Amino acid sequence: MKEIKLSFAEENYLKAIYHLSGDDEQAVSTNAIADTLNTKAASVTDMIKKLSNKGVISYQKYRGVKVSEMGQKAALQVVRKHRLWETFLVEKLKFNWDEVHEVAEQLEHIKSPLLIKRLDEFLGYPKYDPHGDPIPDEFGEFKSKPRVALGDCIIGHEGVVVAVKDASAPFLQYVDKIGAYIGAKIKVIDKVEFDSSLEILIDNKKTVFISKEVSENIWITE
Amino acid sequence: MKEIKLSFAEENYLKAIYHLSGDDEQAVSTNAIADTLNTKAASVTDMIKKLSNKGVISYQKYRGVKVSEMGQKAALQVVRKHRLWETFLVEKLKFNWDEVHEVAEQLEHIKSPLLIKRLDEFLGYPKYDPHGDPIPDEFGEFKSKPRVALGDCIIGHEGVVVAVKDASAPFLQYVDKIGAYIGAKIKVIDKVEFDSSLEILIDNKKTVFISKEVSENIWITE
DNA sequence: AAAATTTTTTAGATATATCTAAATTGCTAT
DNA sequence: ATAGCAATTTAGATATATCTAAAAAATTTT
Ligand SMILES: [Mn+2]
Ligand SMILES: [Mn+2]
Ligand SMILES: [Mn+2]
Ligand SMILES: [Mn+2]
Repeated sequence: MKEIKLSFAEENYLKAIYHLSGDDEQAVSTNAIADTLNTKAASVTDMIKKLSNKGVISYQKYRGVKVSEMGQKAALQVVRKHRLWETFLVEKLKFNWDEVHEVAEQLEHIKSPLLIKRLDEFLGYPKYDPHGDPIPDEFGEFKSKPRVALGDCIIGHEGVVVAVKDASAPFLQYVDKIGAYIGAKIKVIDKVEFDSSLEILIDNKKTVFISKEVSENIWITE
Repeated sequence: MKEIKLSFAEENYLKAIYHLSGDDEQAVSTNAIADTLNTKAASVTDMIKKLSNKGVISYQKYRGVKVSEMGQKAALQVVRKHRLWETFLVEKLKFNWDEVHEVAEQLEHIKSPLLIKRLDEFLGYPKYDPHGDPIPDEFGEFKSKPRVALGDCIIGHEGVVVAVKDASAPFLQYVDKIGAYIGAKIKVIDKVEFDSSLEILIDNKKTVFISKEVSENIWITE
């Protein structure tokens, strides 16, 4: 068993590829990676070759890449670190959930197994990060809560917000404003045929209209 | 006022130069820097030119370098981060004081003013790190406790350990073993003419003999 | 099935951070 | 004062990570 050592840039690419490949482990295209990481396709091709040589992805020219067994292990460790750090920032340092992503993007690359072990312990072995995303354990195991995007709910469906898909500051600030925090109770009141926007009731108090796009980025219990 | 952006490597060099220049702000030689950072003199010359162009050091060929006003500010911010993180690791994550240096060496480069502000707050604005070194505040201000190296004490001198000079794991483990932790009470019993080793009494309990080298790396109150 | 378009790769640069070996400068001891 | 040695710099490589522009392959449209 050879250990894989990855640079910051390599970890970022691998994580992006892992996220893009999704549950069905689709092959990921060069352009998709470039878009995610705000780099150019040519840079992606270069990096893809390096990652392929290290065995963390499989690559066929012009056919996109897939994450290998080993690559998934490595990607999940980066994801684990990212989410543990986000949890630390919110729980211990009182960051708002829209302020943590950029910093975690840096912290996730710190190399120290002991640090992560102790951080996990310090946080009480959290299972979900501030955005509702599951935190993989040291073996890469995790489970998501059963959930459905608001946009896919039928009228009358009622549930509790369990996660947000987009973790960008502008989106989270909007979610804050309407009060649809993780844990908020939501009922789908009406769906507008014209633009698929939704009318929802939040915490039995407030009725708001949300766009289709917003509705696709908030997950609630089934 | 132009803000200075430094890479990891640049921060490491600047910090090393700052430490090497000492209180008297001596010019620092190329070889001294290379030794400290385990690099080669040629690499140091290259980096020196970059740091000089950025205005954080002043450089005269063949004459060594001095840290500028701006450079000192920048160096102290890196030192501040290093020592705050070390404090965090010991106080919150239960690291031993001999386990923190390497990790802090990485964490000190994370760029986020908010993170450091909140970390400082979370730790209760500590004034000293686990090795007894003073933690600069956000303006770079700090004060060391009045102190004297054990090796410079006269026979009969009594004081409390306030800091250790060497922060390497082997040295700290030795200090642990003899029980000369920060805060331990120490009395100089005798000094051996032959090799300048010392006989000391620790916490009124235990008498141990320490080498000259060790005695130069432990500071106690005057 | 060809043509047009899009996607991907290659070729050739640039920037950072290192290194070894050779040249140069500075210091010291005769 | 100068010869010799030590310290430093320069020259020329290597490795990583990025880019633009051009070429090649795949896909889509006609
Ligand atoms: Mn990252
Ligand atoms: Mn998250
Ligand atoms: Mn460092
Ligand atoms: Mn320290």
